[in-house]
Amino acid sequence: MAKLQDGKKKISESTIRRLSLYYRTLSILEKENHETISSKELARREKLTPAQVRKDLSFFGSFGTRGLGYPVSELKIRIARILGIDRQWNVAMIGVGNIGSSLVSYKEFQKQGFIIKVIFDNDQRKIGSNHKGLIVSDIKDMRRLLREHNIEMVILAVPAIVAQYIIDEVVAAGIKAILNFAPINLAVPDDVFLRNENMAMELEYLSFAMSNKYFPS
Amino acid sequence: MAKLQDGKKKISESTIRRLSLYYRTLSILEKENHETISSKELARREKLTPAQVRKDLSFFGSFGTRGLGYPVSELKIRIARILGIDRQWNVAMIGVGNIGSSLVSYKEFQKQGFIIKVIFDNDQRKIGSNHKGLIVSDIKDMRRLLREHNIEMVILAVPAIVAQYIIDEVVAAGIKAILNFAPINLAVPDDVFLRNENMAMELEYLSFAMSNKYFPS
DNA sequence: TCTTTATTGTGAAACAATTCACATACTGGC
DNA sequence: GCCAGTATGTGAATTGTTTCACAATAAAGA
Repeated sequence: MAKLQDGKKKISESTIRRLSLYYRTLSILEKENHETISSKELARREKLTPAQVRKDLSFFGSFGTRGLGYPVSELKIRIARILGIDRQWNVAMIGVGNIGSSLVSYKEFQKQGFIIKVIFDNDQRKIGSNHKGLIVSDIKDMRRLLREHNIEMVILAVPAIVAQYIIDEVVAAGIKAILNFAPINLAVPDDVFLRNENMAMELEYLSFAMSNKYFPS
Repeated sequence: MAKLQDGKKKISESTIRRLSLYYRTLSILEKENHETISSKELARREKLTPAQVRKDLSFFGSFGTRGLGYPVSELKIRIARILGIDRQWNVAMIGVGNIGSSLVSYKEFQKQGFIIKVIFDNDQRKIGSNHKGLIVSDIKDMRRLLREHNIEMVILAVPAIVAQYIIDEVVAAGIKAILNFAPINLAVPDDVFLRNENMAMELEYLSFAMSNKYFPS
């Protein structure tokens, strides 16, 4: 009995992050030919509680069978639909330095349906070069090319110093979803979704945990 | 009036993540020669509330001056001490594929005191090659080299299929802090800190937000 | 020195997330 | 068809986090 089908109820960020985890595990279970999975077993794999798993899923509907568990393949499809990854997303990469060029080759993005269609840089030595079958375009042509390739998401992997300038251009081009790797707080309008990926932060968390003058969770 | 100096009170993960953000912003403020900063202004920059900032800091002590704010440089030092980044950490990189080799060149790690001292791979073609001044070592020598270089943290950037095998070796070598980039749930003993960096997850969050059949926060 | 202004530090209140606990209901064996 | 076993779905209870609101106090100017 779905609580609400599309009442625009607020779903917490943690729930969404866990759905991503469930999705990945369901993909593995599917490959291993599991037909069903219980909340108990799924929880064990993610180091969560069974109640947490059931509650997360119950926000979106009632996918399981009492006495049996959840059907693996179907649940995977349902979660994909919830996350919006039951389709392909055209993505542009901006910046072909260390991080940018490694992400262009990162298979995981493609596997989840995030297809990098164009890559940009402002360095004349890089423009025209080939990265995994894609030619680096001049960032000056960005606005036109984003439109021509129907880009809906942008990954920003440029130096912090130019990031605000470039994100302004990206926003001006009408992009509403941006994943930023530059270690800086960027300003965007309210209707643009911006997520920051901060890899040093995870090392800092480990550092804190190891130093444990204060007790980590 | 510090609530407790070292009573091993549990600090939430969110608080630690925000401390990382404060630290980065304080570094910028310091370069811009700001002497003090108020909770209000710091909150504005991080898109948080002033009360949140004050509460986060109050868990660790009383660093500000009423009527004036927090001293930028001193607060930065205090947060560094809390996070355990008031020192250098010797880090090993395992796996020199796309992600691994780009992270070896990633300056942000070094800036925060995470110094990559050794890099490993199992691919004979890569072993012996030079990455940013470091020679790729054979993963067979890992146990000895981790000890010789006094490594305390490991970054795992290997294919998912071998990740559990390798992390078992890393744990056996006595490492207690691991940052994993493989998209898989790894098992480690309770006394080992493991963090997962999952870049596809952030794109999935954006995808969810854009699809907004259910309303994001 | 006194007054005004600014801003911290922190209990208490409000809000949010997680876990509990159990009625409900499906499966499979006999 | 019935019973035993199992596991979901979900209100209620609990626990955790954020925000409020204000006393405390430092600074700066008169």
